[in-house]
Amino acid sequence: MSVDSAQSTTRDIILRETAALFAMDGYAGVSMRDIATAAGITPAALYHHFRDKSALYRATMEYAFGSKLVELPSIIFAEAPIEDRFAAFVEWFSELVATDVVYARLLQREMLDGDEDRIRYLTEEVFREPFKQTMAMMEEIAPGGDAHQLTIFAFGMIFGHFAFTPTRRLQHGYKPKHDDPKKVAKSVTQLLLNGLKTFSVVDAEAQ
Amino acid sequence: MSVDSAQSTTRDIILRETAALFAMDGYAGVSMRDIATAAGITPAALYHHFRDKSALYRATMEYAFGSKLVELPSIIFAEAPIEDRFAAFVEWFSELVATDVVYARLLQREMLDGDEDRIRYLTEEVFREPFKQTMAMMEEIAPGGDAHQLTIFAFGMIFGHFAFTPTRRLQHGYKPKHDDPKKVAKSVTQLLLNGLKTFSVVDAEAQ
DNA sequence: GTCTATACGCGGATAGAC
DNA sequence: GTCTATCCGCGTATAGAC
Repeated sequence: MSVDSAQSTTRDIILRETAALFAMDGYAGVSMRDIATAAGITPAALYHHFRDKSALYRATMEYAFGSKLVELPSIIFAEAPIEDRFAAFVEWFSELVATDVVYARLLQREMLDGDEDRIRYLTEEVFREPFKQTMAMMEEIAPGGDAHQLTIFAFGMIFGHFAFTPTRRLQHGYKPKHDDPKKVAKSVTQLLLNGLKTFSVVDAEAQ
Repeated sequence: MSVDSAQSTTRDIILRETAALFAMDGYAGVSMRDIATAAGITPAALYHHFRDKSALYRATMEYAFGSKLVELPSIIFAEAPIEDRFAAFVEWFSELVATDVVYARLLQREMLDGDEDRIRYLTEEVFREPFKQTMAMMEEIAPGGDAHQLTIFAFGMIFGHFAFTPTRRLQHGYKPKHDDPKKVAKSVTQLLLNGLKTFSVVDAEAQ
């Protein structure tokens, strides 16, 4: 079960290359021939390791998303003031999305193209616990607020910022520091923390 | 130059169908045969209207993105308190992203797959003015703050919320109201407005 | 402006040798 | 476990008739 990304069995090489290819060009944009070439084997050999293209895709998702989020609980449940833990959470996710381009792109693609099965896998096997943990932190910051929605807002704002990167960079007022995850995280933290403080029970009743 | 979407020349039918298809399955996931079938003609006839597939794609982008954002200035520069104008802005964009699935998905896809030319087109021809207008509003709310970044945060948060829709719906704490753009807009407005109030010049110096 | 017919390479996938 | 050889349908695109 342990996925050691430093391994180099043929299967691991295939999955590593495939993750990068699917992230760049999407499922329909990558052929089995492309994958075989990248992995240094022939297309026929691919079928020894995976039943067909869709099975390979599925395996690639599990490879790419598996155990990326293990550090989160230690950040969220650290012994520190809630403000510091929130700041660390925002920085951690900003860093992840900005640095691991393959991860970020595959996530975006799954939100667009994932069928029911794959979305359920992502939701239940990958995001279930991290989401719960983040919700708990949100409940601490804004007691009685809509923790689910606030969690989505936090992840969504960071994700959205980096999703807009291509057009952002050509837009008026752009500065290189907008690409620095640490600096972006600082702004996001300030904005959300200030906003969240006045957010608790009030809206639960208003809506 | 006027794009009346109620028109029904063959060209318009093609573009309308193509926008929906590309939004659902992406460039590589849609064939000229698919498009021809959807438009009720043969593949050969497509080539009478468009040089090749990539020209058709480009035309589809211009068709789908053109003049969708014309209402924005009247919202942003209305005669009303800044808080109300901001609320109206958030509601407008939430409504757009939640309602016009084709628009939202094509935007996401362009951020992933757009080449330099298409990103430049989107940035300069479609988003340039709306972005400027929104920046002006942000400057009013948080004078001396980083208006570019705050603009991205606002758009990004709303965009991110709806981009996460597939997984959001299966996550603990989900309620149907999270899909209602008006209600989501209310929460976003409250969160951002409270956060932005304490945001102005301070961070311009801190960073 | 749309059709039928067709070219031809690329797509996923398999058989069977080594 | 990987190869060569091959199948065949689908991909984009064009020629030329109506």
